[in-house]
Amino acid sequence: MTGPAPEGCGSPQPDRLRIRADFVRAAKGARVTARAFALQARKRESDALEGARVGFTVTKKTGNSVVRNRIRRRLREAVRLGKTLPLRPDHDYVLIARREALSMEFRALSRELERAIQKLNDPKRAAAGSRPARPT
RNA sequence: CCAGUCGGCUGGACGGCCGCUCCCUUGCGGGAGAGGAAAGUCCGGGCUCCAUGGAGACACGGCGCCGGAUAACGUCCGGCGGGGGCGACCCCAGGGAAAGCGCCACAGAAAGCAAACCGCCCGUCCUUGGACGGGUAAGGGUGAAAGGGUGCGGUAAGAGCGCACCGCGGACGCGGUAACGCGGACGGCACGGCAAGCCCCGCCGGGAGCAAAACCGAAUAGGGAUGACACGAAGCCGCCAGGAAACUGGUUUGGCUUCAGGCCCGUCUCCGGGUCGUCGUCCGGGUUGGUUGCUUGAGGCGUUCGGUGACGAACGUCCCAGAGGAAUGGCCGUCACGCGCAGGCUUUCGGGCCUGCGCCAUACAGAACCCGGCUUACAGGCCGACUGGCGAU
Repeated sequence: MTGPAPEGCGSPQPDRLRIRADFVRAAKGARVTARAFALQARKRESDALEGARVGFTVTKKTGNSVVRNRIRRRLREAVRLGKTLPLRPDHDYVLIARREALSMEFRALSRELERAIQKLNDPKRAAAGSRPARPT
């Protein structure tokens, strides 16, 4: 049971997703692709937590460990700095990196992330059975 | 100055805003935070668990000139031998071929035990061609390799048959801890090569790894105790079912093996240990997850001493990442360096300098229990020692 949503919509920093089972579950949710990444999102059932959670996946295909680390850090920073991102507090998000996330300009990366989340929030796309409307 | 050999170091700096992990603190706040290879996971150890009861033999694997260093090594240091380079220096699968087996392709008459294809010489026959018998191994030819080489003597032709020098073997002597080096009586020459084919000799070695291992602990299966029942049982394969997996259950649906014992602990011997039916009840179990292991160590730095050196000793001083879908960063500014383009100046034609603009995780690359090595990757920069040229004094 979630408490009252924090006032002012200044969303708190999302938690990291760390457990394999969470990643597997999120993979069954809705999916949107961009040039630098693919984004998956799924509403959590039986929710004892509050606040959105975000995980990152960088596969070995994208490069060696130096490249993978850098990509993950850039994506993480884009999430952290994007305070106005319309993340839903009862959802889990997973960002799957692509190679372009390494060389793309950071501002463009942030824009892509915002657009991808908006797309997921669009009620027409919300096929996963989550009620889209959120007050404020 | 040019060319080269060897060794070592470095591999962005400063600042601003916003963050991450760990530690200290009641709190404000403060401190620390990737590499020389963190890489490949190729060797050697520490540590953990299992096995280890013992002993020996066998098997298997690794190493292989000598001496030293080291916790240890396949690493390092100093020598020796062989090969390459004008030289500094570099390279080496470098024990044993009279313990034994095996192999030596092609070519060649012949490839390891002595033989003879073309030849050469002598004798006999005969139509000067040639045939047969014998001697011989200098010459030709083949080959990676053909029973020493060159010269003289010698001879029917020849041959270590004889001699000289060289090569080879070599009792013994001297030097060296040793590998080995120097000398060498004597031997008329025999003992070809391959051990990276098997092998022999010497030395070393139990297995698996932090996803080790310990603790806390949802569900499923297993486990222990006890009671009842049963006496052919056990193991392997296959099939079916459950589980995310590890694994578990069923099998009169089938096949195979073993025997009153079977199977496992590398094999064998003596010997030891573990394990092996169904159902009920009770105890209890430990996978996902969490905590520990987790960073003070063959530790770093400095000085002195010993040693040719690898390295060792003493003293002083410091605490230096601990993540776990994995922190150590993101963005921006200035500068240095580099690269590209354009323009200008200069040149001993290799290049050098200046200005402007652009690019720039600056190269290779990211700790994952910890050490010692090896190997591989690496833009650019710096330092030292030495060698060979050319020039100047």
